[in-house]
Amino acid sequence: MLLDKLLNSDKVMEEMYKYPIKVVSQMTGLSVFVIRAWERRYNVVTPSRTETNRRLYSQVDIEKLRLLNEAVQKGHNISGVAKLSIEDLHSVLDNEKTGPFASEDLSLDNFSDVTTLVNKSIEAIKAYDAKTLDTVLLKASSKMSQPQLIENLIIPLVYKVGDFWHDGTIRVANEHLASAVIRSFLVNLIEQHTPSENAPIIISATPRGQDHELGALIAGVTAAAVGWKVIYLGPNLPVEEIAAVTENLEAKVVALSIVYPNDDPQLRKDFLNLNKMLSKSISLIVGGRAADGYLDVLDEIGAVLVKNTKQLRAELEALRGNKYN
Amino acid sequence: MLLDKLLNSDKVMEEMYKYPIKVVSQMTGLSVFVIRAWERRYNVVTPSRTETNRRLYSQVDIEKLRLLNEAVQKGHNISGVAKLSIEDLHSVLDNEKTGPFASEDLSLDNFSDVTTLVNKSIEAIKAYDAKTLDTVLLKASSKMSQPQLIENLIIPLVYKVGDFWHDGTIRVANEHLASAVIRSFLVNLIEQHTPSENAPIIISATPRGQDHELGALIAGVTAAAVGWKVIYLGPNLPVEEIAAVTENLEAKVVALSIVYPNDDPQLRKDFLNLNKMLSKSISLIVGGRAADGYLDVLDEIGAVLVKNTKQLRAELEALRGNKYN
DNA sequence: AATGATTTGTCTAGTGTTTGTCAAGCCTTT
DNA sequence: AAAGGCTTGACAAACACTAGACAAATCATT
Repeated sequence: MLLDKLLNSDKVMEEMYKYPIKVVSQMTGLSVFVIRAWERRYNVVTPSRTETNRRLYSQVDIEKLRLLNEAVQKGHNISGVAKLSIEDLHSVLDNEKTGPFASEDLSLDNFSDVTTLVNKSIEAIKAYDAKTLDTVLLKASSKMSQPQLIENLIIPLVYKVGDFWHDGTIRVANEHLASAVIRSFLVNLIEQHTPSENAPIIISATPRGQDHELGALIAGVTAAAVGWKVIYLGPNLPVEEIAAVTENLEAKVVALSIVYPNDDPQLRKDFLNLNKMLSKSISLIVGGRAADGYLDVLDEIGAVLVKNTKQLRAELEALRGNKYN
Repeated sequence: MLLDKLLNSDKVMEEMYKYPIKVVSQMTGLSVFVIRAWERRYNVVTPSRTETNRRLYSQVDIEKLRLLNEAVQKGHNISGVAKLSIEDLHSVLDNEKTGPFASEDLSLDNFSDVTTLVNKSIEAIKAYDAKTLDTVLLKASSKMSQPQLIENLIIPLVYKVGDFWHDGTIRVANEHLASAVIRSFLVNLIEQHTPSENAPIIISATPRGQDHELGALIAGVTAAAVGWKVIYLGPNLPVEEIAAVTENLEAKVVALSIVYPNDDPQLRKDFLNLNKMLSKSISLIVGGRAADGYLDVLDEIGAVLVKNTKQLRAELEALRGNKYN
């Protein structure tokens, strides 16, 4: 079952959705003119094309454009940074934040594949070695694109920790430590993004009774990566609160993660309540292991159930498109 | 060691990215006019050029400019320090740090900032602006010492958020968001420390029923700052788990934070249980708002109650001293 | 203490480069 | 038919470059 998930998420990457230029413009905050100019003058990306010659950008292209934009905002000239790889861009931008030479130690290490990274992480967790775990995650984040990081490392890791926890291979304490580190890492990931001025807002949280926040965090990271402005509210939040914030900030989407009890009657009520409190124009997206259990209610209130981050990305994409076309 | 890195990174990367003058200006705090003037008059650096004659600065150049600026800020005149090498500059500046100017420098920053920083943080929290909150904390952490950061910013901030939460000035959602960011920030702080090989180990957590983990995190940061190796296990952990980890890693100290109910009979039992499970040589330190409520039990099991981080630091110093002298 | 010389950050003028923006003309999608 | 994507070519604003100027501050000498 675990293996299944790993393989699955691999396939997902191959057939990844590609984005038209307008969407990329909104996601990166760059105008379509600039995107085309950068391609023409510096070949910063080489998007594939449709049969009718329209540009189609991959997640990686978008990631690069985003980073380039960030670099340019910071004062670099595009002609200078254009030829840098994604990793180089990361280290250049990191340098700015933490001073020079901070990322030096990281570059030396091996070009390990994903399974090795997961195993290294598990080892660190077993040894209560938070620092190493954090380092592994950080290294990984500079070596792969964000969707890859989430799909191939974070999610498998979380599942593996969950499985080991259930079958007693690791202790509750290990799981807690891992959660603390991963949580902190994901919060950082979300905050590293600088959404463009007119980016739509998404609220991410788990409702009352739901203590597992990793799902909500992953949703947050995913949304941030495709250009949304993410307000992450953490776990165990009364729906009244969620509704209030949503209205207050005029958010377009509320994303909730449901992990454990798949038959909580209180949660059923909460969903209905939330629906009443939210304006019609606001979309509710629900994900997580136990979300299936509430399918009837979710249907009733017109919420969308997503099974993985790819679906979430697609859903966000659709919502954004509708608003602007 | 820094020199090592400088030379290394220069040699290894023949074709490293170089920074344009605008970015260098931002990174060093020098105006572009000054940067050019210093080059023209004293040849402080000799940046390479593009084909069109624009300056390109290496990391080394930037480091030198930064140090020169620091020296000038401290009262040296540029004509005097211009010809110094990076190593010379370091030793000059190191002398100053322990000298008369050090304290003045610190107090200057602190003065103006602390209350402003707390207020800025509160504003960000009210606006659900996690990113700004994080930025404020990060900037603060680079401008003051860690004890100061904890005592003067983090703790007041946490209390203020708590107060505002109680009196309804902010929403539960604000509090959650603030917790998520502060938590993540503190976890990072802990992990930034590299304890020495033979550093004594401290376990930090909150026992079952205690959901507020900030106290435990603050304890962790404090311990890490005074050289302990911190294993942070997060909130709501059964005492059996805590005991198991402690024995497993041969930790010297267990630190627990108790925040809310000050009369939980289950927690009383847990304390007694924990005491039974731990070897005599292991010290138990308890802190937090509600710790007072369990004074009798804590006395009975020989636990130490600390009221603030200063006491915690003192306690840790004492314990460490005993073990090594 | 006054005077003159030096130091140093800031700025202007004139020139060349970089870069975001756009128009024209054509094609595709809806 | 309207909207939007494609390419090519053009343009103006922003920016970096040099050389030289200027004024405030600092230092040295009478």
